[in-house]
Amino acid sequence: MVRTRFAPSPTGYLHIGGVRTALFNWLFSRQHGGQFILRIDDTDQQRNVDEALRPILDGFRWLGIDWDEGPEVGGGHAPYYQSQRTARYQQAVETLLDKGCAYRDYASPAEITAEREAAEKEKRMFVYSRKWMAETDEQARAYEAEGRQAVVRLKMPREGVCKIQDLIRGDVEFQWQTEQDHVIQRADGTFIYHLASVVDDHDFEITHVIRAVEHLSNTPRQIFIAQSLGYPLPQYAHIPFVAEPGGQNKLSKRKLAQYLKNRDFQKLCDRGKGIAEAIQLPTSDDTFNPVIIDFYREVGFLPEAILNYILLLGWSLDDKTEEFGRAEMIKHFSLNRVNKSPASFDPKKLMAFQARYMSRCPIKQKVALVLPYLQKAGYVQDPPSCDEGPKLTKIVQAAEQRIEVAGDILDYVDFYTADDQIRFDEKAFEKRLRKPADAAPLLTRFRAQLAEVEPFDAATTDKLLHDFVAAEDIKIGVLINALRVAVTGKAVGFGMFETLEILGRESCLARIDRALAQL
RNA sequence: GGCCCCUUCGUCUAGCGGUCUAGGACUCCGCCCUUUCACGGCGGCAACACGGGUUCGAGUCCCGUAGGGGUCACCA
Repeated sequence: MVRTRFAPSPTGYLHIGGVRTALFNWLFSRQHGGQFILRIDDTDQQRNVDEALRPILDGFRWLGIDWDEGPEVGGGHAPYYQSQRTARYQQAVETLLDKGCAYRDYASPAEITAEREAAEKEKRMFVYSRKWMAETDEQARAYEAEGRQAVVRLKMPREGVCKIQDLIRGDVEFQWQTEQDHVIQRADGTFIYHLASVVDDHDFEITHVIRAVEHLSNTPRQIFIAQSLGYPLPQYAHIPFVAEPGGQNKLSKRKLAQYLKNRDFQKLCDRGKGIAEAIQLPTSDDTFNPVIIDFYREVGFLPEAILNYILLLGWSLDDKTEEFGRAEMIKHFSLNRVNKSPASFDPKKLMAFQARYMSRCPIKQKVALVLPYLQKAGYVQDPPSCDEGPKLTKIVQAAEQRIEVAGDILDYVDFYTADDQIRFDEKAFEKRLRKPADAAPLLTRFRAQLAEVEPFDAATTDKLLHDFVAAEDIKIGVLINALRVAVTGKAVGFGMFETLEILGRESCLARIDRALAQL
């Protein structure tokens, strides 16, 4: 039975890189009919774990990454919070101590620092002298009598090599002598991540540890812990990290200001903020930016698109295929096709996936996606009135591929603005209405025909206008451009006749009259 | 700095010794479609980090060099 895990620390947000690590773990377990476990690494947490966990769990749920064991679903290996598993860690520390694989160390932080600095000065590798190591209770008592406090350190091997067989990197070797006697239990009795992680992976029967490559150099000490405890080793797979846009540094939430210098990232960010502001969502950099998964959910991305894009960040099937739904991902995923080098996050390509998925989204679903944005922005009531459905469907249909993320609907709210509130774009008004001498008379005459035509739908007004243009022997652009500005206030928009139909005769005439009056 | 990892178009990648005058995708640039803006269609620009080997033959194997990155906590 394959069992994988993702172990987030409750930080209050779900990072893109974390999503990818989780995705690979999830895919691998699903593919092998195994299980995916969520474990909460809160050894270091102070307060509000639940609150800080919320966005993470919500993010996974939104993406459709489900877990077989963990918070909110329980499981046979509970508890899944490290803060609740300290008794197990204490046991493990005792065992390590008994076996002589760890020791109580009474050095003060200052003393350790002094040793390290001395080593640096002499340009030699730092290895702790173990001068304050207490191997007997008697020694321990003596140090305690001096008022010293103990931490527990690993008594790491100082010769030989640690060979890691990594499913992605192949064999990697570390000299044991370059390893430190890492602390596993702090002076205050709390435990360090490495100890907890190894114990939990064993207790949870994790078979494959798939994690980001920054953990590769932590692996020797974890192997030492596991072996000292007599645990069988899991298989390791160290995947590359996700790099920042246009760079090769690790993508980090903290470097947002720097990413904003990247134009594509900036554009994505602005687009999101525009939508967020329209629906009165707070947009602090801490909770709302493209490094965090919530951003995408809130501005109306499709989870399938995000998943597909993230999957391809470091993994590919072949030279052609790049569309993968959940089922295809599960079917085709493999660790041996994961790349070794970091892949940088490209907002443009993400958008391309999103646009593609959105364009294939059935109209009904698109309407449902878009509706909450109109409601939150105050254009449509909640619940919507009964004539709202057909109107919105028409709008979404007329929008065609223009709505890439659900929140984009807010760019097309002219249909909801009162006729006397339409703001005419100055430049467009000048260019299409004021400047062409024949615009006004043509529009006036065409208005008269619009007032009469039956039925008032796209096909009919289309024919009406074309006949009119033929009869007047004019270029179609003159009239249609003037009409568009008169009716929407803007130079660009949906197809003209769909626009007319959605607005309805009354609004069209009122808006044309208002435009003509302002000439 | 020590240790470890990585290196094909701007970006994501295919390539596991000859099929590579290096393929696909995104972006970008043209053209077409067209009432605008998108969409769409067609076409184009663009890469094997460098130097040595091995081999009849190297993007592909080996060794160096350079560059980039990760990690060196009583963080996770």
